[in-house]
Amino acid sequence: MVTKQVRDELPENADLRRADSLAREIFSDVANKWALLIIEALGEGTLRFSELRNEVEGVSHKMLTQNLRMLERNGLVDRKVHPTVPPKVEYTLTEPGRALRATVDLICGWTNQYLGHIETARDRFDA
Amino acid sequence: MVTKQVRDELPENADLRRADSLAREIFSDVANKWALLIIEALGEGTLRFSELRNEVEGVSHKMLTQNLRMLERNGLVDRKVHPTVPPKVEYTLTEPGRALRATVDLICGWTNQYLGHIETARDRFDA
DNA sequence: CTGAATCCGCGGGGATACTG
DNA sequence: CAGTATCCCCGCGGATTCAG
Repeated sequence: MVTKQVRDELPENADLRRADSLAREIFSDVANKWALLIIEALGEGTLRFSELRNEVEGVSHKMLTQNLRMLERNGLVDRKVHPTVPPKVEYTLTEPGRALRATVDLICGWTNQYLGHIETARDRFDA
Repeated sequence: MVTKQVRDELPENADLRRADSLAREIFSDVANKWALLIIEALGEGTLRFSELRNEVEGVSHKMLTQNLRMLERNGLVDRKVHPTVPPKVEYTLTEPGRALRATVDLICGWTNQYLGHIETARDRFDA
């Protein structure tokens, strides 16, 4: 991911720009609340759709499927359908997914670490 | 941050629930595209409003101010106003902000590392 | 230059119903 | 149970304007 766009206009860097725009796309996919919460919820284990729905507080049916599709498309989660009745679908993080989860864990850790800090900052600001 | 809500109804855990809901709030604030891109753009340095606007590709005037206010409120960025004319405002990451940035760096690293992986996963899925 | 405020369109996202 | 489709509304977010 490149944040500065100094060398944007050079045609010989077309492939670089392509990779960069792809990176931005992936970043936009991944840097959203529900995606990260789902990844965090999956953890090391395997969860069914309905279990995820319970685990990820406040997520709607629609948002859950939507984000699961997206994560599956990007190869971050593995979707395993058991051809039973009633159907049973299990979701598991792939290797890239687990790698990302490690960083999500860090964000969660960060959140807890600075909870108090942030709360007082808010109080100060709101005054 | 607690992902499971097993012990939600016990009244003696009111403070835990409060901290948890606060954590979720912070997580929702922080886990969004623009906030993370702004944090990443600020890096170790100091940038003016207009510089940030250039640095963070595609961000609108409104989104930038909005997210900067939010980050300032949570104590992640420091806002320094120079009483000159025309006005000059500089934004810098605070210590908590820099700590978070470290994890954002990891996400960026992750993105680049799995770029190819993800691209092929997409191709496979779209077929 | 920075930023608040207003207007407004479009799409995110909830609720619901229906298939397999 | 899991997933898709439809409806529909609210609010995100862009464009623009005005102020300091």
